[in-house]
Amino acid sequence: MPKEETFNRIAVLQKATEVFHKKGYNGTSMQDLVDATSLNRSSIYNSFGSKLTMFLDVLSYYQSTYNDSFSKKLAKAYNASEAIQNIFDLHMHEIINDNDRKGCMVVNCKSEMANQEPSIKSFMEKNQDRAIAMLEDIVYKGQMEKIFNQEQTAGQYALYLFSSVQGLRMTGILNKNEEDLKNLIKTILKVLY
Amino acid sequence: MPKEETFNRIAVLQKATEVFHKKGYNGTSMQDLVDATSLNRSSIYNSFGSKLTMFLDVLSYYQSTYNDSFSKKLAKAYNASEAIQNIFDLHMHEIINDNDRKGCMVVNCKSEMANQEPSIKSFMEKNQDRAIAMLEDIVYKGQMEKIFNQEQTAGQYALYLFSSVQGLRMTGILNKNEEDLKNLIKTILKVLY
DNA sequence: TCAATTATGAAATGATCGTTTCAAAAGTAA
DNA sequence: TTACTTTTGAAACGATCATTTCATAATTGA
Repeated sequence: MPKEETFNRIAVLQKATEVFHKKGYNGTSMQDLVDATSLNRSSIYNSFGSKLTMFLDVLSYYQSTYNDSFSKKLAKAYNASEAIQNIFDLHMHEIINDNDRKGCMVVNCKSEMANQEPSIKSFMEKNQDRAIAMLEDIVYKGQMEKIFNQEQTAGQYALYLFSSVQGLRMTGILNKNEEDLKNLIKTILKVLY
Repeated sequence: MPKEETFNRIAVLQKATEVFHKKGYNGTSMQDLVDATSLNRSSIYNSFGSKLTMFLDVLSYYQSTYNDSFSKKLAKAYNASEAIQNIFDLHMHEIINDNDRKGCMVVNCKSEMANQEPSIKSFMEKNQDRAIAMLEDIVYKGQMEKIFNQEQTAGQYALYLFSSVQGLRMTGILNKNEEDLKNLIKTILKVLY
């Protein structure tokens, strides 16, 4: 039987995520990753394949931590209205605590690579499908409960909310005023009622 | 008196814009720019300073072409409602015709560099100020004409619209369905009425 | 203890990075 | 034409890029 990895894979992914998030894919060098993870070059290649495949691992890891946060937030919601509000509160929290103005890594990556790298494009399409399905589900429930209006279909509102979150994250890169952002979210959500 | 530049500066900026827009700043090499512009390396450095300063020139050029389009669109508008609609139509047109899925270069650049490069951060702050001032002006007029409601201030709606445009451009990278996008814009603008 | 297998460390790979150098070419004003 | 100034072309700069190589260390099951 072989020798096993001595490093903590999750800890390494966290460190790598920090670097990729801060500098972007093209702005991050293998040396940056070696420095951040304290792993040897050959260990990185041996365990993660290449810079791109490691980045895809990082993206999935980043996404999964988001999904966990979402699940917790949604579990706490009593109705569709709270569920949507909780999602935006979570993004708001991310923006306020993002002192480096890095923005959302998924949004950044879509902007940087979706038109260049097929594997990233595919990731982003799946990400959009999942996000919109989740939003559509919540909106639909809200419409059934008569909390949200039915001027548009749940699917149409889901795309609107998906688009709004991306806008919010882009806006949050340079605008950290909590009151402005709260009001922005309030305006975004008003159309649902 | 010195010898003058033999190349067409605007044509060179256009070519450079294409490359930077497609590949992003970090994804673009000096060799890419040499190939695209058919200029010699030394001519580029002599006339544009460095990769970064050339990129800033490109950004300004890209922005100015947008401003020209905006001016034309706004001049044709009979009222605030049409003015806002025209702005979104212009972005819609950009999205539909963006076959390479490059997105908006200003949005991409903000995502890639605003947290890394002070000169870019400054550019983006000014860009936001100008965009919001323009939007606020239109919304305010619309409110005075009783076309838009006054549930929020013109400034608040301006930030909302600014954020929505960024979201629209991010969404438009992967979603080119014209009907979906038209509906998205309709939903975005509904809150104003 | 002994093979078998894999992770690891250090160095090197060729390619490409942004930038510089400098002589030659070219345009201008006198 | 002459003197001056700047652009241009080609080559080279050192640094860094992502990746590979390979000997060594480490860990396993037997």
